[in-house]
Amino acid sequence: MRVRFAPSPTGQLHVGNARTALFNWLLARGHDGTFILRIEDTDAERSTRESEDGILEDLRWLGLEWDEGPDVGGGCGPYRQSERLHLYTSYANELLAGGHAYYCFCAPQKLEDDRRKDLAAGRPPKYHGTCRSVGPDDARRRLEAGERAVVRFRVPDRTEVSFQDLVRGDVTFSTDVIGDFILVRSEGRPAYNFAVVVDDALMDVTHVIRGEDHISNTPRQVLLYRALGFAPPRFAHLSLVLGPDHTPLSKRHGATSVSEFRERGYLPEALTNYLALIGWSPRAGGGETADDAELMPIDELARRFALEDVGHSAGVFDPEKLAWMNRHYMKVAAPARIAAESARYFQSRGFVKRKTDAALAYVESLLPMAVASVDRLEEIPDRVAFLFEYDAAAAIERPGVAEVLHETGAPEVIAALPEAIDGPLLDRDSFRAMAARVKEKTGRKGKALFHPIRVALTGERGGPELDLAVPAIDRGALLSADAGVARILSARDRARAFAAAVR
RNA sequence: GUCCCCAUCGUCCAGAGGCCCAGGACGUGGCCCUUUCAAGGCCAAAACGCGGGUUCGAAUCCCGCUGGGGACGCCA
Repeated sequence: MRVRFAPSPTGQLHVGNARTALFNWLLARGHDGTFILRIEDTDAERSTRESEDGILEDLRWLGLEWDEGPDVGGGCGPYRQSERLHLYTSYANELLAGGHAYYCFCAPQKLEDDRRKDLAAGRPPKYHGTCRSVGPDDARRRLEAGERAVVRFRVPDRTEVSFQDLVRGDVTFSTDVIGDFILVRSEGRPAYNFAVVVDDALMDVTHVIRGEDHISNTPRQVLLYRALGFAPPRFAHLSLVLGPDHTPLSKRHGATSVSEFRERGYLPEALTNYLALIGWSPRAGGGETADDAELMPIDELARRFALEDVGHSAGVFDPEKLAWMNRHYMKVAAPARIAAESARYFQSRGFVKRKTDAALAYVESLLPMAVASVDRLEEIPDRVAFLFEYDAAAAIERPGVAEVLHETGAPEVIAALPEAIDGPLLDRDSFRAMAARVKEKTGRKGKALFHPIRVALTGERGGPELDLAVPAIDRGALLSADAGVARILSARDRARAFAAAVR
């Protein structure tokens, strides 16, 4: 089995395309097949090397490694269409010689007018066949005279073209709605339908798995396979991924490109697991995970993936469910990895200056406080921001705090606070110890006073719970010149600032 | 407009004629846990688009309608 993913490098890798790539990859990996990456860059204007690099990077990040491709080579290269131009030319000549194709000299303006007329008359807009009757000799003369021409495929009249779609079953089109489409553009580059067929045939692709938007191209391609004398591959058309409003997923719906998800702190395994479940569900009894479980490692997805189990209807992309999966994978991932991945967000908040081992270890030690209550890596620094910055004035203003400050004995308690606190964090135990010491000193105690103050000291209401396992921190070492950590506030630091601000 | 594809809770899926007064997951609501927010646990509400057939029996098969999507480029 040989499958391929064939993006055109005209922008970022979209989650919809990523899902197509994933399904191809899953099928190949589950069947000991070959996954080919081919770059469809015949549109010289819109294709860029940056896009290509970006797409490759995104696929790698997702873990969808390819066996053959532009960077790794393979037995059927080159894997960039712009480097295969000679092949298309030679097959175009073959088609021309066999009468399956002909030169068309129609001006773009005429074509446009024809299309408009068809539309207005309620006919399927298709090429009128004006140049079908231009003979080869005539064509050669006009070409030599400098006329511009495209090569068109001669679509047989009134013919039914059908193919077995692996997800949809029998699909039939009549050639009545298919005009003579362009094989080679006037500047000599192949058009999509032609290039894919030549490449898929030459690369021995056995299964073409792609988006449903290509289903109406399939009859044209089937016709081409026949004319070229190639055996067509098996086709499978995947339903599309839509936004919440049932329109094709686009920027309007928020993040849609793989790189955006990476930027915002999603884990690749969350994205692939989620994407796999749009339009597919594992058959019961097929795997080691419980039948109704949805969280599955990618290798199990590959083992259980089957085209027969792919659904027929379009799916809506649900960011909430993705977030849930991401939370799950953040919790089960190795802490050191999460620390390494989230360090950049600490850097952009200014909490960490450099990703030193010490800084990474410190970030890792903070993870238990944050990781369970956050959707994305990007949100982690926020949850522990109280360790790095403290706004005493704002703390005093906080609801519940201001009132309590006027209670009798409050000033004494607050003044006693800095001395009563020890340890770097105001966790549950140190809070209790603090309360006990304050009581000793001032004779004051009680939830009513302490709790709001504790909240004011630890951060905002709704801040992270601190009584989790937080490893002891060697502040001295961390704050030394080359540790990379910008600063660390201890509970005592905050209590001092708070007391000072109250005064 | 023409052609093609599709149609189960708000969303993603299960359901391949009786197992279904429809099952799971996300989300939502409630309760529990918790001196805060989350997380976690438990419970609940929530769907077979409509109309005709076929059949003893239809979410499941057939037809029509409606609705949604896609395609009709010298884009891919």
